[in-house]
This record gives sequence, structure tokens and C-alpha cells, in this order.
Amino acid sequence: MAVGAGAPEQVADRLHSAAVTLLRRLRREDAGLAIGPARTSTLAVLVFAGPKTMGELAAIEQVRPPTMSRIVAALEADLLALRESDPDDRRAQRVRATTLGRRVAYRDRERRVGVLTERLRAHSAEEIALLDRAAELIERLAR
Amino acid sequence: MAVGAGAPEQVADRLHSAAVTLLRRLRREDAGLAIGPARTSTLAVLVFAGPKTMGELAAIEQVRPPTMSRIVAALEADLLALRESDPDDRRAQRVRATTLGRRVAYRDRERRVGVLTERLRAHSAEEIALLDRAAELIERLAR
DNA sequence: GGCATTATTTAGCTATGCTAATAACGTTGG
DNA sequence: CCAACGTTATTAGCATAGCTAAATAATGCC
Repeated sequence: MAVGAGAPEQVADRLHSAAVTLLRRLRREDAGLAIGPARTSTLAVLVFAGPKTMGELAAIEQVRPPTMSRIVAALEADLLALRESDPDDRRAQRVRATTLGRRVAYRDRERRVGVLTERLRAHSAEEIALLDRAAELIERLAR
Repeated sequence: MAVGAGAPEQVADRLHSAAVTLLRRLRREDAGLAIGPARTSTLAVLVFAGPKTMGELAAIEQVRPPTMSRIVAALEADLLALRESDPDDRRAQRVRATTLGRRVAYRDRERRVGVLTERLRAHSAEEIALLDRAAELIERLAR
């Protein structure tokens, strides 16, 4: 084995590069999406993780509150989500996806991940299992 | 083993989610960067892959030519890159990083990947090796 | 009641993506 | 040879998405 092969620095670098390459590839499919990436991502949170307040959404999406205000306003204008004020704390706004929003989110997810699914099919069960374990590791690594 | 565990659809979904989570985590470090994400990425290409024409850069970064024109103009204004016309084809512009650009690219890369390196150190050699193989697989998968 | 804290929005700036139109150069068929 | 077409890049103008600073409004705590 070569000196330094598998060193954390190198693996970190490759992992970073791989994630960038993968998402860049998947982003090519986004051209046909009806809404932009920030709105798609926020809508996905609402659909797959349930209703959230503005502050929670901003934290999850790692943007500042004003940015999230505008994203949700746009989703609302497109009838994909709606705001209702929290009865317990009337400063807060609870945001949830509409039925239309759910439909759009499922379709967009399929469109993005579908490409990856197709490519995975060409690989062996062992490689797929390895990627599954890697995905879990990466998810924990990033928290 | 559960039915469907390790099915391509599920693994694709987890892989996608893991990549998003990872890059979102790393993006937190970008706040301190001197230049925006598009410029950072384009500068990295010039530094780590050598001089390129405008069209090549646009293809690599998956943006349209006008977008790349503006990114390179900004890099040039900050003295991080420079354009010189190709003697063979005077329509083409060859872009290369300056010495300052190289310094900035190395610093930014370290900043981004450094976080990941630190976290990897807390993991076993086996897990690191698994991630290394996964990175290679993902890279091939995305081409 | 008064005052700090918290949740969100408004206003306005910058960065990054796009399309359409234009300019300039290269290539090629008649 | 040169007119027509293709290629490379830029300019102009628009939409989306990020930010900070400041305003608004509700809570909570003496």
C-alpha cells in the first residue's frame, strides 16, 4: 500500500469532490423543474418532514430568516404551501405543503433521484450495499 | 434481510440525501470566504485542472456561456485570474489563475475540506477505507 | 407597566442563473 | 474567392436566491 493512501485528508478530498460531482450531475435534471432549487428543497422539507415554522425552515435550509420569508411567499403564491399563524405563539407562522405541493414534491424527487436509480441498476449488489453503508456514514459525518 | 433493503431506489435516495446533507454542512464554512461559490468553484478548476477556454469552463461548471463570462470577469477584476486570447483561434479566450488566485484556491479548499478531515479522524480505518471506495464509485456513477 | 427577547417581515444590495441578440472569427461549398 | 453557415464569446435585461439593517409584533420577565 502506498504511503498515505487512505489518509483522512485524501479521503475527505475525494468525498468532497464526489459529492460535488454527483450533485452537479443530478442538477442537470433540474432544468425541467417548474420552480427553482431553493423552493424545491424547502418544499421537500415540508412534504417529507412535515409542517415547520419559518425559523425552523430557515435553520434546516441554512439560510437567514428573510431569505426563507421570500421562499415561502413564493411557494404560497404558487399554491404549493400555505402559512397559518400558530395559536400558541402568535408571532410564529406554521407552514405546510398543500396537496398540489405534495404532488410537485414527489414528482421532482422522482425526477432527480430517478437518474441515479437507473445508474445504480448497472452495479453489483455488493457495490450497492457498499454505497448504502457509505450514505449512512456520510449522513452521520455531516451532523 | 428486509424486503427491498438495498433496493436501487432506496440507495439512490439515501445517497442523494447524504450528498445534500454533506455539502450543506460544508457550505457553512463558505461564509468566511472572500468570493462567492461560483467564483470559488471556477477558480478551483483553473488551479487544479489548469488553464481553460471560456467554453470549456462553462461546460465543466455546467452553466451557460454568459454566466461564465461574468464569473471570469469578476475573477479578473479581483486579480485572481486573467484572460489571454488564443493565438490559434482569436475568438477563444484562454483563462488561467494568477499566483494570488492559486493562493486563494488552496486556502479555500483547505477551509472547506478541513472540517471533513477533522471529522473523519474520529472514525476507524475500516470506515475510512469504505468511504474512500464509495467516493470512487460515486465519481464513476456521476459521469 | 416597562423592557429585553424572540419571530418574522420589509427594503435594498450583491451574486448567480437564464434567454435573446450581437460581434467577431473560422470553415466550407460553389 | 467569398458568401453562407457555424463557433466563441460578450452585452443587455430578467428572475432567483443569498445577505444585512431596520421595522413590526408578540412573549415573557421583573
